[in-house]
Amino acid sequence: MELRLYNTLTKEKQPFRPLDPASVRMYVCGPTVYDFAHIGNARPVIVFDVLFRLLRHVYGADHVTYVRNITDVDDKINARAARDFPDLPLNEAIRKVTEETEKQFHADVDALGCLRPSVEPRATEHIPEMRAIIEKLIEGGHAYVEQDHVLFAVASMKNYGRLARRSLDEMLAGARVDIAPYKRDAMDFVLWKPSKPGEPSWPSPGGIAVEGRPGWHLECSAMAWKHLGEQFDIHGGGIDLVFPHHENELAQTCCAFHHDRMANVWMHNGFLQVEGEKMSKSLGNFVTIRELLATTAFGASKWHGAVLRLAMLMTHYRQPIDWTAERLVEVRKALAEWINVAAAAKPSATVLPQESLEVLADDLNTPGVVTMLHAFHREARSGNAEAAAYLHNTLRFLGVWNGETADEIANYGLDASDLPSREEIDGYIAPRTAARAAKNWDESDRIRDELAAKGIVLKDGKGADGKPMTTWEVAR
RNA sequence: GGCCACGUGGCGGAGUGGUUACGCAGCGGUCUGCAAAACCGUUUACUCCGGUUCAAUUCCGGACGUGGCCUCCA
Repeated sequence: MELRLYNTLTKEKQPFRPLDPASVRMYVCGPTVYDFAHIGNARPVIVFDVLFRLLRHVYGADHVTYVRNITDVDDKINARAARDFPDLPLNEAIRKVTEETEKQFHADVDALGCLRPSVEPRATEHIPEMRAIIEKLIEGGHAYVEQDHVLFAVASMKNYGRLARRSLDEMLAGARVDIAPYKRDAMDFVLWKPSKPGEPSWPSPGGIAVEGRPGWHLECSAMAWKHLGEQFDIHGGGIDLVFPHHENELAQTCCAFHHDRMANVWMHNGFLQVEGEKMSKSLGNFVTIRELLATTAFGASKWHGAVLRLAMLMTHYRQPIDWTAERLVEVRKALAEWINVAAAAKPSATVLPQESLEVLADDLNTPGVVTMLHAFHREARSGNAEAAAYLHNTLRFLGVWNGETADEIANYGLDASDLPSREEIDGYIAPRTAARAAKNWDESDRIRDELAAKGIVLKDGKGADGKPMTTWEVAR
């Protein structure tokens, strides 16, 4: 089995060869904690969680380090804090915003079945590393101080733009931004900037007298360095981050440490649309993870985290995905059926069946694995115990099943107080079975209709003993 | 305006230079008192226009469409 991953840097799928198989290292850009995560934010979290699981499976859980940062210093955070807590001192307001947002983020991604990364470093805890990188860059002639800012000089780097595959000329031709007066070159970007009064601030590098704060891209270079070293294996994130964020991270790290590479493989997940349109607050289709889990705002239903996770994995991570209620309904139905069969199966001794592993190892072909699940399910239903075990293990491995019952998935979010209890339903079924035995169809149908009015659908079948047996499910 | 990605049947969604993936829905059937469920079977496709080729949905070029980046947005 060979793991193959698509690399944005080379634009091709290539065999994955870790720098050190005993210590496989992955960095994924995490949230800037200023607002609840939306469903688009969930995509990289889920996708790279699957990759994390796969790497642990292949190289051993103790030999994989997954770092996903929390960016807790940022202009947007400052703005949100000032807006939401105008009466508090800014730094206190910021702490409230970042703490609350981080807590909600963890609750959200836990519900989506994601493992916690090995390390979740915070930007504000890595200011010394950031300053150290800046000093190295200045020393190496890759950065300069101007008007209390430190800027990265893109002209000092030969390959600048190679990740995004655009030349400096192209970028300049397309630039529509006013060039700040402290920049030598239009494409130079901020490593450090002075803080306004009241804003978070730290002693500045580069001999700057006033206190300041880091520019955007620097925190990831600092945290990756601290926790993964100067070079590591995989760097992931959303495709929108390719430029400028990852390009600039790469530039900072490579120039500071004098390497040709920061990460060997750069992976980017595709974007998400909602009901065929781009997600935006003005269109009113902006949907957070929390809303999907806990409210009926989307698709008139609450959605179990496992359903959201599977709905995400149904599309290959590099493809665009259209997030629709129809998709969620389909996934909910399939997952509940799979769990029904998988729960009755004895798990296989192999953690991940070879068939599933091979598909997954081909650049994380999760839709291919979904096809395997359909096949396992079909074969399991016709009595194949091995297929049932494979279904069980693959669902578990993907993290789309964490021991819930099929009912918990299918009926998630329904208000139990609006539905008859199990005992109550049994109280209807028993007399109906008697009526059916007496061929009293009018009475039998009346009871069925009465339950239907209460949201319960009856299904008549035969039990293992060949006698009539009635089961039921909640109508949705 | 510059750069980039994507465009598969009603929907979702892989894949491949030549042998109708798969799932949902639909349709037909079996079963059932009826219905539902279950089971069996089954229709519909590769945006358009050129080129390469014995052969293209698959490779190349162009058009159109959608989306992304160039504006600290996954």
